[in-house]
Amino acid sequence: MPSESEPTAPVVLSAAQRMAILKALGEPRRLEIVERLSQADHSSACTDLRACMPIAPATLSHHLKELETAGLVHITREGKYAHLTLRRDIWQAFLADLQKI
Amino acid sequence: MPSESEPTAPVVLSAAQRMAILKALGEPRRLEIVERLSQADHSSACTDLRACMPIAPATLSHHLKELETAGLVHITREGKYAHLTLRRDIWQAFLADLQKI
DNA sequence: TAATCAATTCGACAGTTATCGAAATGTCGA
DNA sequence: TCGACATTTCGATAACTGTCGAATTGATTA
Repeated sequence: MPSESEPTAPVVLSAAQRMAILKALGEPRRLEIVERLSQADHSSACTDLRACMPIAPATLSHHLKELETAGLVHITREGKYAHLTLRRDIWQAFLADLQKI
Repeated sequence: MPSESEPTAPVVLSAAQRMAILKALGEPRRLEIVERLSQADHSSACTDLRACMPIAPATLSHHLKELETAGLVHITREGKYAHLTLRRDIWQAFLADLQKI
């Protein structure tokens, strides 16, 4: 039974998911979002991101959905805010996947 | 003076080139081209690629130009054929760049 | 309750891009 | 020289996508 207490579980990506991640990263603002989430040690909200980058709420929401669908970003809705975190296990699996090429 | 006798020269990618590579890889056929070139130990021709994947010559030429522009693929024209090789130094620099995120 | 705020959804638009047929270019062999 | 071949270029089209205003939803606060 998988548990979130294992920080680096052996995640395996499908070819489709790898492609979805590559597509997601191939857009400047989405890459910037991933970079910012990676550098943050706590979860961020949409407002935090919008304070750093000029982007309309609708556009940010669109990009976050893409990143969530690709599996790179985890979104927890709580009250008014969305808690955004980078799924580091997926990110590491993605990097490991690229190395094998 | 840089020389090709150094297999792992310290290549540094600009943010623009990193994005160009990500965009280039975010297309299934281009990723497959990169994978095939990576696995090949000698240079490949367009015909070799077309023997493995169903793609019109014009489409292949288009994708190769994208990969060349991104800096990932080196193309040498010689007679009838194009010699295609993966630029492994750029590829490694790209991977190293992603790790830093 | 009313106003404010965070975030999402909807709809539309503009720009980009993947695709390929047809034609062109250049090369090699018969 | 002539025909076959590898590759590129051109032009057109369909599909995709990034963008954002406006409206909506849901939650907090005054």
